Amino acid sequence: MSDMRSFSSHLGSPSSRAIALIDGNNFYVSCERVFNPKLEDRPVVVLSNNDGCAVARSAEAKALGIGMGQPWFQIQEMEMTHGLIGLSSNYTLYSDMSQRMMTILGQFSPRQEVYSIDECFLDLSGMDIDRTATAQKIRHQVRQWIGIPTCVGIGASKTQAKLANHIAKKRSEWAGVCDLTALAEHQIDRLMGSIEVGEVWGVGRKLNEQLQTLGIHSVLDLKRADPKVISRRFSVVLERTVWELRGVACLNLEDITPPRQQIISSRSFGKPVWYLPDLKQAVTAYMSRAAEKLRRQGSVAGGVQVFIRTSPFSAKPFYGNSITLPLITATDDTRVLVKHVIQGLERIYQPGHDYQKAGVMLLDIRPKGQGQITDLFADMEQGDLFGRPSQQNDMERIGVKNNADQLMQVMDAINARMGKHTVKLAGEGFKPHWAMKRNRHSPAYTTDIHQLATVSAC
DNA sequence: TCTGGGGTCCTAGGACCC
DNA sequence: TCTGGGGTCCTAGGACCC
Repeated sequence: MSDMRSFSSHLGSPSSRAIALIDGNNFYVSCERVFNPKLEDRPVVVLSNNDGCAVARSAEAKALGIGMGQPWFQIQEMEMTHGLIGLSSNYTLYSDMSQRMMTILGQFSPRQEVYSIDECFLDLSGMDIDRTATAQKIRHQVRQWIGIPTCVGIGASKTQAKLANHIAKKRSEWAGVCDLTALAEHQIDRLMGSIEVGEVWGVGRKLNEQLQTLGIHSVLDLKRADPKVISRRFSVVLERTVWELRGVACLNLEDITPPRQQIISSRSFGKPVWYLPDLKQAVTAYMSRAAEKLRRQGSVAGGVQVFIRTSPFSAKPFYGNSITLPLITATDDTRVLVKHVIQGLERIYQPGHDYQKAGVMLLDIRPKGQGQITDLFADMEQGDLFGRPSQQNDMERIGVKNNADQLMQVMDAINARMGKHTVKLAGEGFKPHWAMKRNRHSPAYTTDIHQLATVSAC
């Protein structure tokens, strides 16, 4: 397993590969700035749900010492003292901007892996181009067409590309592009020697600590470590990282997104919830969202999980619990999924706690209509809204095969066309008092005709 | 008062089997 | 006193990522 050929033999010679990683700088902040130029040159943070903590920071905000994930209440005073601006996150806007950015980037290579909302890999192998110049062209085009600043890192492997991107971002002398494939080995080594090992993709806090005790401090130290030793002491994952740093590509570019293996929907509440019916509403709403995602990828779930917990920061005793429920028949029917998580909720709910968060999870996900087992009681299971067995459904009496599928399709279609939550289960409730806090929200500039960006005269 | 959400992969350990 | 060995499957939990 630790023989490098087992990782790379099918990938061609290392030197021929060139992978680019492009990512948007301070992506969420940059998206906001596109539509609100007044945010330019000012310290700006975008906050997590419930306006909890900073998940994106402008360069100016970073310069103020604001950390990633820092709670808003700790930095809010900088609004007055330093002109800090805190914005609620606007994911509808960011994902729309993301799609536009990915479309532009995808035109630079036939092989693209969209890795996250703000970054993607492009395979530039074998292309007869000046890679550094191409990277600058990419940056220019994204900036000009949608207004987002980016950086580009290029390397012989994904891990190298990530590292190169880090260099491009942190060191201004590279002008936003760092192409390791244009450098000689000793130049690469010198760069790697100047970067802490904790910056490597795949080395988190824990691994960093353990590597330090082994005397591995810089990226170069890790690159030069014995892969066999690394594999034995840590894992094959970190061993792959060593090979990747050496320019031996072990990780493939995954240009087709595999369907999700699990789907989570969870939220912290705007204020504590202790009343079971409120929790039921929340769980119903979360499951509706999860089930929509499930259907969108054409899958069914064979199990569900529900969890609730109190705040870990509260002085009161902590209570958290979860329960996993297998389904007799895998399904994508929101009503069936909701029924199960509600039953689970009733089993783990304990009165007397201030709940701060709840969530649901879809498990054992598989393609719909493939090897699906139906059981003796499936008809009962898939019954209509009132729990009547489906033999009695009106739709079936007039010859429509599957009532549930039709209903879900219609719901999804209406919500896609008329806007989210146009049709929903009554169990989700209306205007729940525990809903998220989003007091600093920007408009849906690009996705709602009523909130189009307008040019103001001032 | 106020601390995010959604994923993946790997490993260890238990259950079970022969 | 002395109590096999190895394989598979599953799950929980840890570590990582953005």
